[in-house]
Amino acid sequence: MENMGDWGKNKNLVMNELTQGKELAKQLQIHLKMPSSSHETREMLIQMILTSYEKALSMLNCKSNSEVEQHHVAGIAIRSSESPPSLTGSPRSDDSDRDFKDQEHKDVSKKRKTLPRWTQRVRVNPGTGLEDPLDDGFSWRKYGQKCILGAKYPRGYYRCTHRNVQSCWATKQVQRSDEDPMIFEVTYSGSHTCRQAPLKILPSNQEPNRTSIGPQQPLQIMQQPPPDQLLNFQSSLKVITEGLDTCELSFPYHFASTSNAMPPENNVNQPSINDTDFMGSISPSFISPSTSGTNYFSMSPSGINSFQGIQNFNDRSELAEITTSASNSPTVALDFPFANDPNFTFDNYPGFFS
DNA sequence: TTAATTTGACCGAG
DNA sequence: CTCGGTCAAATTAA
Repeated sequence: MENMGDWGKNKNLVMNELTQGKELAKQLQIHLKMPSSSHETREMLIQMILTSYEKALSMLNCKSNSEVEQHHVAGIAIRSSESPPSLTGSPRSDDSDRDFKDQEHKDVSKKRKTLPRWTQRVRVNPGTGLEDPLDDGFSWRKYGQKCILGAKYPRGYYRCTHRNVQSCWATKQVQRSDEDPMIFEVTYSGSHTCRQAPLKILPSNQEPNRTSIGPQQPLQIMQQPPPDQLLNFQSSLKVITEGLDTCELSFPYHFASTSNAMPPENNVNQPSINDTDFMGSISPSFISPSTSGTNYFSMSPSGINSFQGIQNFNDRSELAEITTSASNSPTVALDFPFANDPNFTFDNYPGFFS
């Protein structure tokens, strides 16, 4: 707080950089739609965007770590104090538990607002007998299903299997599309803070038994992807952001920062939502071992090759396609908490930048 | 047996 | 009030 003056100035600079980055991203978007646009131009725009965000991030990095982390710790502390009763999933019924529960409710709903959300459309090819294409590499546990007004199909609610054990608050909703039942809209929210079993490179004869994730190891992108790989990946993710209507600030920026912005002591056990986790939570959609498919991201080959498992993903395109195409149709609605917040500061969203 | 799913009840937001 | 999201007991699967 005493540093507010410093930080205030810094914030302006950061905002400037981010704004600039945003503009550049817009331009890039335009260029991407223009067949006449040259590769060099695009590359240059990307570079400029990167530079912008790296600057911004280094500014943030100077200042914000401690504060942000405190937010995390506070959030987690509350949670961990209430999770023990439910460790085994056993029902809670006392009045005292009730209090806890209420508290939890408030906390969770508060939390929920700060969780990043994004939607993907996943297409399932008919003929695979695949009803539910949604093995995205993480283990999810269904906790509800609801009929949604105006929707033909019910919406399924899933949370991370490791929620109780590892306080992993990632959730997703799966909604089958009315128009095209082969399309599922998957809305992810929150990041996986759980320690998923490390990505196992499956043997070549590995068969798409994707109906059940089961005890299988979900794949988790490596904890600390090298920076340049992140950058590549970043550019590949760019397309997602085009689905934004109100919000332009999104993943890629985030990714670019991660590797150098992350303090090494930030391990997964300490349930802070951090870049890496965020990575982990979206990446499976790209590299899912089971619902892999044609995708419409502009994956740069180098980026692809940087990630174990993505090659695998590349090879098998028969199951599903991730139709996160964007441009005009906002198939991917990135719904970030700060999307509509003109007063957005990173401090307000500790889970996002760490 | 444990773990996951189903499904009606419950709750908060609007 | 309605609606969407979550809880949790009952049920099913492994």
